[in-house]
Amino acid sequence: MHVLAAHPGPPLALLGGSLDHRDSNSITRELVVVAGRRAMDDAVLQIIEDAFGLARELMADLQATQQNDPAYLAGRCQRIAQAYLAASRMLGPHPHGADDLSPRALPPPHHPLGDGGSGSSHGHLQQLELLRPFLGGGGAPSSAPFQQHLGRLLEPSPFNTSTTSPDMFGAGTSGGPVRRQASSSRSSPPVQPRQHRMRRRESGERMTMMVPVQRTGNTDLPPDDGYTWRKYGQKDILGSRYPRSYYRCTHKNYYGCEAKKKVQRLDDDPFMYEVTYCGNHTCLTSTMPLLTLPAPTTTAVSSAAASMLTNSPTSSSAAAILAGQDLVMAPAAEHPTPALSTAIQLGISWMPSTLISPSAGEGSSSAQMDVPAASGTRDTEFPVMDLADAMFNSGSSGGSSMDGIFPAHHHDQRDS
DNA sequence: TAAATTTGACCTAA
DNA sequence: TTAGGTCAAATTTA
Repeated sequence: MHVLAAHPGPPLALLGGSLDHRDSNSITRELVVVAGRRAMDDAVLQIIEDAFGLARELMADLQATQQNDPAYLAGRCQRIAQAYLAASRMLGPHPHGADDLSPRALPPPHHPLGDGGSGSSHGHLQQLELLRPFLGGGGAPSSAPFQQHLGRLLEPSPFNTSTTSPDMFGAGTSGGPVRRQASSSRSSPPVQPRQHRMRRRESGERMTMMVPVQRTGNTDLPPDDGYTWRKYGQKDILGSRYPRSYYRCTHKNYYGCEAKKKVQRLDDDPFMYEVTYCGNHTCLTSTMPLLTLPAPTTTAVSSAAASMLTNSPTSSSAAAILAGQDLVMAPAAEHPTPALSTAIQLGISWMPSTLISPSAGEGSSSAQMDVPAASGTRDTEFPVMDLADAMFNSGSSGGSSMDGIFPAHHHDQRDS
């Protein structure tokens, strides 16, 4: 069984081979101290470039040697991921110093298969369903042009991306209005009796993810998860510096989609969001078949890894996830069956190590997820490649795309 | 005008 | 009793 876990960090081979014995954080610290703030961008660029080089190196090795030992591949991938991670940490809005560059306090490792340890493929599918937004966005999850990302990476400055809406928690919402300044002269609404009230604290499945902030210019954005969300509330949480935002699926009114999510910045790590998904999207089940996959070869796996790591580190939520986590792929020895025996397993394996399911101890553990039947018509030759590709092509979640999916109705009745 | 966000009030589980 | 979750009017934006 594949296990992703936070880990203290094994020796790394960053920035070429000369620094193998040091971890990414010490490297980062050194870079900050030596180069100074003014040279920060150069340092980060250098790290990214080196990570990119490592990825290319891996890809070349894979093609040349047909190396397919999972442990070996995991190690290589991990080094690359750590390099990106180092860059990611340096890109925080205000890295005050070494403390900020220390490893993040990650949630305790959580077995992605939840409680009971059943490890059934059903559990995998449930996890995949919850994470689908991060794997492929709301649209067709695959066939995204890898070369496009490569080209993007090679653009002059990956940090000069255009500034988009500054709405902090607008991830996945469709081009909504920009966050306002201090609220205008809104008079307090008259108090009216409510007709009917919701029952709260749903006991349904939940999935909490730690998602790193995406930086766009000077703006921090949570990653676009591919769905369209509508914010319906914000709440100050006791003991938290940052408010929690509440979103529901934009298409709740069309299809009764009950998907919701809560987004909150972490107190101790403002560069991470805790995103809690509640319920699953029923609005997309007919258009988003899950992968039905044959057992991939490790070559396919390797290609996927290479593909993932060759794509732009700054261009997607998946990259953000990658950059924000300590990725650990359990060595093959832990797996009685071939480590990467199914694409589903692979998908889980590439998910963030911080994926946690707080209700696991209660036995619910997202057991109620309704996973749509897979169509089985998707590309099956390189399914893992598709998965990786999808991760790096987390679709833009513009409302227009959703409208394309749901063109029929266009009246947003408020919830009653 | 439609659709989204903001935000104070309300409801309810703990 | 209270903190968290939701409602819905007001407001903003495209």
